[in-house]
Amino acid sequence: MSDNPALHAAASAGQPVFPLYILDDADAGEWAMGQASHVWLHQSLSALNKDLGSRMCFFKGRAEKIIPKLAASINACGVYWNRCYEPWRIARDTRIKAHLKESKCRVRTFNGSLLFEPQDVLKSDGSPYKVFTPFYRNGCLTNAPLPRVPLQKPQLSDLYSANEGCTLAGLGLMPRLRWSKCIAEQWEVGETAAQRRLQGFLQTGACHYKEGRDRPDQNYVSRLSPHLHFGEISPQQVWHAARKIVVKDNSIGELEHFLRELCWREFSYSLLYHWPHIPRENMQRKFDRFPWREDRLALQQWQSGQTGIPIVDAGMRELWQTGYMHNRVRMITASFLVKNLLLHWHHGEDWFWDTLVDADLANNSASWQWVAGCGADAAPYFRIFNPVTQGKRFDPNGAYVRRYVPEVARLPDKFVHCPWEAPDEILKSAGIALGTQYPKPMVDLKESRLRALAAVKTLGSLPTD
DNA sequence: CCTGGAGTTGTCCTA
DNA sequence: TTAGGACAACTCCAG
Repeated sequence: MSDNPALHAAASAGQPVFPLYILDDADAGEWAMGQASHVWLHQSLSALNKDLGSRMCFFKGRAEKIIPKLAASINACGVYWNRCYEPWRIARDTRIKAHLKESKCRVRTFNGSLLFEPQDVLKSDGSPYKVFTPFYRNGCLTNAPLPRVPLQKPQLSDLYSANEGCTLAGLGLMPRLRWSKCIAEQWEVGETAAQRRLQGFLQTGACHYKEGRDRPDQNYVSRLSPHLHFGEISPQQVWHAARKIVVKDNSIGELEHFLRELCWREFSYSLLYHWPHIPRENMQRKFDRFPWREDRLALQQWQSGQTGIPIVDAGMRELWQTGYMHNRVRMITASFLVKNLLLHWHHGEDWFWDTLVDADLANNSASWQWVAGCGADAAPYFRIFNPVTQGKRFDPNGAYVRRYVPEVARLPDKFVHCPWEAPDEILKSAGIALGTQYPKPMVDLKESRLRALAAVKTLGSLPTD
């Protein structure tokens, strides 16, 4: 409710406000919201509705049908919303706008979810950035206007009452799966919870962020991504709260890295806006001939956390159990799928889309392209993560792996990331039977690394776009 | 137009 | 044990 520019403007218009949520995935195609998103959205709407005195109205269906009809039937003098950036939503909202304007209804849209809107961060020749660092340094920090100061929670004394639409339950967002209940229990959802998390992060995690953000075994990341995605907190609120700490404690070093991460989100949105096909098409077209393998079983092993590589399995199980995965581990698991298993990044993208509570088209697409190496400013191809090295470096005591892969929990630190290297008697005393109760590694890491290097070599280096 | 420097996130081998 | 270089060659971007 706070820093929500559309709501703020509606409340300032001097008329009763009719708060509306429409679940509309009609044009989303394969990017209709995933299961984990549904779970979060349900909780989030529930919290918001509570804050609004249970006066929200819910609809399911095509917004471009519902909004004009509703606006006419209640004789609305204005319609307000915060802009979305998914290609089909841009198209839909443009149609709604045109339709409403025809009927003389006032329409105003706002930036409610980005620090910098994609059309505002461009190179001096007017074209969009493809590389993060200049986007960040020159585009965001130097040339773009400063992120606006967050708006206060509006006075909503006069809410319009109408018996329209359906109940929240009527949206059908909570399937009666045990899984969705489990996910819901992991999180506190809603604006208040988001603010609490931000404050908690700024007080504890932020001062160790530079190094701490890479440690899945510790609690140094903000975990704000789902709150940001669903608009429970705005990046402006996060940005200004962090800047305040920077000024107060003179600690630009650690927080600088956090602000950078916020701008990575902006960069993803910019890429999606200017290259709307990135959810499916390689930005570097030469990757269209990449020799991906087809292997359903291998994909299932990856999805279910049964690869035999503890850090990969821990990540995939964390995802399944909590709807979230630590960022460092996202990179490791993604790299493993794409490089070691040579499975198409679309498979990983689809799985993350369905299981992450922070599933976000811009971030998901841009990040998978980056990992796969087909993105705009992709890493050099020879950067292939070794999951064992990564595990030892970023989960040095194996606490993370032990939490999610109890099969290896009793191994000494030295072997917890590579149980297949442990001598038989150590395996035995740790109660592990490799190949039965915990799998042997599904690929040889060294071999599969060489195979990935060879695969990229086949692309040659000539045509890039 | 040309030019030079730089580019999220690494790994492996060698001295 | 640790530090440094190789791993290629490309595109992007600012001046």
